[in-house]
Amino acid sequence: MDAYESGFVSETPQSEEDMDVRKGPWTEEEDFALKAYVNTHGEGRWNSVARLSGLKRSGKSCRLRWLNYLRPEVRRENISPQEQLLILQLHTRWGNRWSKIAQHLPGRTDNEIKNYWRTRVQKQAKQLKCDVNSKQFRDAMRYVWIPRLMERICASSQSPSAQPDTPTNQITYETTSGCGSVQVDPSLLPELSGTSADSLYAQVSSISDLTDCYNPNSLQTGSGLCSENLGGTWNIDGGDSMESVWNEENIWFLRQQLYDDDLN
DNA sequence: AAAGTCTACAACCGCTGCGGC
DNA sequence: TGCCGCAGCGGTTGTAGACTT
Repeated sequence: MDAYESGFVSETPQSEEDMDVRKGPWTEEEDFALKAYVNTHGEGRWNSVARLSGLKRSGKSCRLRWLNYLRPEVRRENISPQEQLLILQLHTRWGNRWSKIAQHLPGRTDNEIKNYWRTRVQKQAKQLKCDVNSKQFRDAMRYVWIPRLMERICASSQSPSAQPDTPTNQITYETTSGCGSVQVDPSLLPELSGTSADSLYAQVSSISDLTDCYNPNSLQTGSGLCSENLGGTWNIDGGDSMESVWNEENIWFLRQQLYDDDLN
């Protein structure tokens, strides 16, 4: 019987209390007890929560369970293309600072974003046989994935006129589907470097069927990709539901916050 | 239908920073 | 100033369910 099945782990206990610390999946009863306690006493002082609520869990475990699962604000839906785009943008800016990224995605937890990155984004890097932090992969993200996401966002909205005014530091991306345009952070657009575009083209082409739709010479306008042919290799999944919460206006608001953050 | 493999996600662990003493 | 406890963060692991063979 393993630790999860038993619910207890018998690592050399340091004290009487340690012998009682429960691990593994939370039960409904535990969730209920934790919710009740937090609703009455509020968040914080997690070690006290663990002690006073009667839960045989560590303070850390209580905190994690509350923040990642029980909090009423936590959203359980799939990550939308808008959110995916934001995650990619924010990760380009901040790297693996998941909590900082999560601050800009209401209802999403750092754990969820981290999991998304590891399971979906790193999977793509693996398929490209390059490191997720490599220039090749970053370029692939810029040239292939982000344009593809923008196509999807655009296709789902189909209302370019509904977008707020373009901030001066944004660039209009004309989509290939002819459905209008999407604004994008210029730092994420191709660097107009023929060399990197060419090498990326070679690499992506070697593992996928992008040849017909990828034109490096068109990268300057961001219109060199034919998104229809990308699905086979670039799985922009997890966003089948288009939540109204993530409308264009909210995306713009969050982006504006990012620029403010950079200034501070 | 069963076995094997893959994927998504919940949860744990170790480390770091911060505040109080 | 150093120590201690706590909260928070990011990396990693384990497991259940989905999918494939």
